[in-house]
Amino acid sequence: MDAHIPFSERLRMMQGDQNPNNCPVRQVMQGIFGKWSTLLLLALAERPYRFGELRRLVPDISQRMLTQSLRDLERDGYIYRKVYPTKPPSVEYGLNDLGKSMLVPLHDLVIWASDNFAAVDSSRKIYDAQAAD
Amino acid sequence: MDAHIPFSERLRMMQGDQNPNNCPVRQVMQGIFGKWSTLLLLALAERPYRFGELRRLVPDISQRMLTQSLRDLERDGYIYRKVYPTKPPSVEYGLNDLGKSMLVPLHDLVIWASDNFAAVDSSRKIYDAQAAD
DNA sequence: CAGCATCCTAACAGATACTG
DNA sequence: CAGTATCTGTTAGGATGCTG
Repeated sequence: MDAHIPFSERLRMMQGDQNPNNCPVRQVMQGIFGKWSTLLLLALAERPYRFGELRRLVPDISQRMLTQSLRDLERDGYIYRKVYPTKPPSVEYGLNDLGKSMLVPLHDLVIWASDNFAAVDSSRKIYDAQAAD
Repeated sequence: MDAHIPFSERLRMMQGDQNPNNCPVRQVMQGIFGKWSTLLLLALAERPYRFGELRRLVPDISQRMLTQSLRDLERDGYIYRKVYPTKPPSVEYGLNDLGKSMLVPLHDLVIWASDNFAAVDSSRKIYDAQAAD
């Protein structure tokens, strides 16, 4: 809750104790930063969706990756999975409280990205042009 | 600047126009979410560091990945690279204004992660235990 | 000191076909 | 409808040796 821990302290926390790979903060960040995770969380922020609806919302995701990404998000506790035993079956995905709370800072980062992508893009172009010399 | 664009609108912005892979917001997010990027940005948030210092700060990064990650962050405009023509040479890395501004929302997300990793970890354990049935 | 080049492995991710 | 299974290609990442 204390936002005023200095960066160096946060960094030390991210190193883990003995094995840095065991650092829990890094592991959480990895889960959020997957290729599709952010996109799916944003979609579910609006309302729960069914599997097929999510496929249509994110047309360039493969069925395999959609299943796997949803499983991972469910495993981390960000979303729930609710099966309706109809025929044919329908499955609904939606945000848990943990997911809703995480989405607050994540959304701020997305806002930053959409406000600043032009600066990043122009920086890349300049860098690449100089590298071509 | 407007933080009140609905999620669905943000989502549509993240789809890109024709080719979703070209979506600039996604590309910015990918750059921030690399395995080492966040760690390095947090380190540089405190003060500029030299190459060897960064290696010691993040002991589990390989030389190859440190070089590559720093290049990527430089290319995106988050950090600068300043070479001092001494013998032997020394190279200093530090945050640009763009990096400093990006670090504000990124830091909030790191704070969330360090406040909530216990909940994520316990969710994973429960999920894995049920999957073992 | 701060790297680059090379080789190699493992994780990530797409395409396709099939199922309760 | 909502998946699973399998195969394959691509990229991320580590280990090692060498250099201005």
